[in-house]
Amino acid sequence: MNQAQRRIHDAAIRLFAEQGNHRVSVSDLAQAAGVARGTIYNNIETPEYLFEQVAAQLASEMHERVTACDQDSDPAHRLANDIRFFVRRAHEEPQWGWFVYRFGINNDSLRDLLNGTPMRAIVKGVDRHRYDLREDLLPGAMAMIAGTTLTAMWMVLEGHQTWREAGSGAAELVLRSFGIAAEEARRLAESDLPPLPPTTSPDLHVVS
Amino acid sequence: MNQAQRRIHDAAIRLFAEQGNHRVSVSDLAQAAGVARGTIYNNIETPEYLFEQVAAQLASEMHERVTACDQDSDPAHRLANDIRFFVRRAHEEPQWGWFVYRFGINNDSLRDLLNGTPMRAIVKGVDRHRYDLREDLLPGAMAMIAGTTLTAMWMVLEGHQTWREAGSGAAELVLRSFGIAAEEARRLAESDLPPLPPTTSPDLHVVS
DNA sequence: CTCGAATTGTACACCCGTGTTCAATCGTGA
DNA sequence: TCACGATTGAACACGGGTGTACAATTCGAG
Repeated sequence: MNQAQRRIHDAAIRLFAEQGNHRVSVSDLAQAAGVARGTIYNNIETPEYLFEQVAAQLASEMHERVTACDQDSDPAHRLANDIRFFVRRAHEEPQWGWFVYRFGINNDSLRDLLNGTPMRAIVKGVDRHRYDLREDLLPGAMAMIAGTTLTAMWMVLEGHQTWREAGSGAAELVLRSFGIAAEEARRLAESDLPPLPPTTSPDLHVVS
Repeated sequence: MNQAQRRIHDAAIRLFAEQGNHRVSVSDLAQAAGVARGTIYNNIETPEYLFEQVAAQLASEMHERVTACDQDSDPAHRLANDIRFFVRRAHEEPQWGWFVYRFGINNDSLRDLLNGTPMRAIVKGVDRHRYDLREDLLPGAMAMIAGTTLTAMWMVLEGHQTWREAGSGAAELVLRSFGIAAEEARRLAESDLPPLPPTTSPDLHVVS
């Protein structure tokens, strides 16, 4: 991925996030990327698939970084951190946050990211009897995490809460719903949050 | 609202829900409504505001019916029912469900619906010390309910769970996160769900 | 410095949706 | 049955986006 492609890519994320629409005119995209219109056609296969590609790449990058950071052996703690990674990043990179927030509901790649990332922490926690959670609640629990994470990101993006409040609050509520005692849930959700490791693949870098 | 307007309105909901896009061409809309293109311009102010109007009307109708059904004096029970009303209706009227699911995140009217409807049940429950919920968790709790409801609707719309499973599961998890004991949460979330009363305003009727 | 590749900006034909017009037709109440 | 209002469907000009082409220019590796 050369520099022009990266600029186009970044501009696409920005436009998608700002106007909340899958469709972006090639002219707008070129202008936002600071590039001539013809360059767009030289550097992307087709504008039609641009959104999917951007979403998939963004999901892949986040997934890699989050899973790279799972040295914590307590699944509950890892689950809390997973949620908070998303919320903190929405604060640090708002256009990233808006993109995930706006399209996380409808896009497959992003939904897989939101569902799949915490999934390990759930099943491992269930295996170890870390949670008080019946088998039949598992699918709903997964969905709840995705929904709670997205809305917590929204609170931050809109400025209604700080990322610490929203992230810790969301994590704490999720843990409590899984049967973790209130005090422990709070402690886990408010612990220091490690930085997300940088991505190893340079193609997946996202400029803020 | 005459018959043509209602047909256009219903067709708009269907198209919006199916293709997940705010923009619908007048030709498509006319065809979906089984009406000539010119008739569209005679019956709506402008296609530009159609989406907002449809969303606002739909939100208003649902809000009215849900709040009309709050004779239950236990806020926790009412909260569980509120969530389940949405999930059940997503099952009964899938195009209604897809519309709310797809746009509930981004549209103000729908977000107000998802946030505002259960809000009373929360604040009243907090006032009565029904929940074990710190003050600072309230904003996140509201957001969590909206997100959990939407994702539970998705589970139903996609056929991954029945509306009973998804609705009761979501309600149970929410109540547990609010400090309701697991057994009681389950009982409240699995109780018989009363039917939604029909809307009083004929303009707000939605054809399935 | 030089050469080749990429980028630039403009031009062009094409398609699609828009918003409007209008005569013909329909249908419903009187 | 009649009359009037609404609906129909075709036509039209217009704007904007698309995809392609191409000469001029810029850029970067050697």
